[in-house]
Amino acid sequence: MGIDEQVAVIKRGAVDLINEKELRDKLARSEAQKKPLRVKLGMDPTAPDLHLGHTVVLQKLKQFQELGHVAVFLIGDFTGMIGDPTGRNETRPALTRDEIMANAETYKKQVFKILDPDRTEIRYNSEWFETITAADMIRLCAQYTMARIMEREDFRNRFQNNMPICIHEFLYPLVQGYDSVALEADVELGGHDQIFNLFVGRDIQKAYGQESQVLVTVPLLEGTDGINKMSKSYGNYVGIDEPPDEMFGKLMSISDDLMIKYYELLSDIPLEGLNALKAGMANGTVHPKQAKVDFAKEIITRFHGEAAADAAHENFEKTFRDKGIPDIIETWSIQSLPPLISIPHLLKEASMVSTTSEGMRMLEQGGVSFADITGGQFLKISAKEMPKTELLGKVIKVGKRKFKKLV
RNA sequence: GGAGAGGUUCCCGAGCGGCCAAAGGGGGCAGACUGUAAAUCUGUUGGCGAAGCCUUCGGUGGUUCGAUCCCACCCCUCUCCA
Repeated sequence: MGIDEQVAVIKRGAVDLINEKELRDKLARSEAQKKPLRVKLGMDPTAPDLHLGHTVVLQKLKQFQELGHVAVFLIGDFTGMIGDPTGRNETRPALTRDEIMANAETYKKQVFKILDPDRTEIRYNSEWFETITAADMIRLCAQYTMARIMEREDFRNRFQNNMPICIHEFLYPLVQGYDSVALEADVELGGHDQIFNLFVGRDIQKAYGQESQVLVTVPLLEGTDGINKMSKSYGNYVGIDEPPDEMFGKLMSISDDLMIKYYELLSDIPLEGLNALKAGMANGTVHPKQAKVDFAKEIITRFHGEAAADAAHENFEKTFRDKGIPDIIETWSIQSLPPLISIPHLLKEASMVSTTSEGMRMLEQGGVSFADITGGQFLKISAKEMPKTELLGKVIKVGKRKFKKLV
């Protein structure tokens, strides 16, 4: 593929490209020497599950692979012990070695749902940091100044707000930068919030006598709450390993505005299709719910296949639109319980709520109901206790989405 | 090392001897409305076989009939000085 075309692919959907001329030079040289570019993407194995937010940048990496370059997927098992303070107003808790290794394994499995394994080099930054000496570390620190580190927004904010910052947190960008040296990265990818760390990488490479990497960042995907960036710690994520029904439910509960953003960042539909969709919603010919259904199915198809996507859709409509009973429900035996069953206790036993107090609240607020397995409407339960005979064989529901069949 | 400010429930933040399981906001959960939309409104938000009882306000001791609140020591954070 020609250089202009490659650059066009790389720029699509990207926020930053630092900078285009260097990228063109690297691409030209790569082609002349028949040597693919090394494209680095680093992730800290902090949360073991990848979610749609991660897939934005992974798709970008995949595009590089498709252009014939080498994806270098770096698992930050060493940096995980520091914890990236990006965008945080507090120090991250350090992970233990065991947690990191377990998470790293899960990462590997999941990234290959997107990346081509044959063109991916998986590396760990403990490879070089485990053997580094204190003197080496000091040399690394000598390459950067406090003033420049403090340019970073989150450090500056914390400093100005009299919040604690630990010294090791300053090390994070330097260490990440040194990864680029060790990997001889030509390009580094990241979310837009990583831009500071990525820039440090350029400087560190120069300091160690290498050519600076080109930076490409992608937009941050907002979580399902539409406020914070998608992240496991905010609980606003859609994991790529989640069951189809879960994915469907989560994607359907996002706002229409957010759906448009998701389309832009995650969907594979061509640009014209997206524009037609927006126009359709504006003039009323496309119902937003239908657009959302299509989107949810596209994403679920990507990770679970088309049949699973169709099934999830059908189940969703049955459960929520028709207020019916989902296809698959777990059963819970109440055989050993006394004839008169305390509802809050039952809910706790069946782990539909976490405490009996919560069960009590659910009951008081009208969040508990039951129905015949054969169908029919759900009836609210208001009594604290119910006879076993009345509950046997029924489906009990807590809130909107928790169901159990009592046998 | 010296001087000062502070550590409260998931988060922020009030309380400063009994009326405190602790105001207010955020977030969460539930209900209404809907497209399980979003927004909005209402309720709720330590635990308990729930009357009442038990455990919480950085830690440990102490004063008191009684302590989140007073005292002592300790730990941690921030500010200024050196």
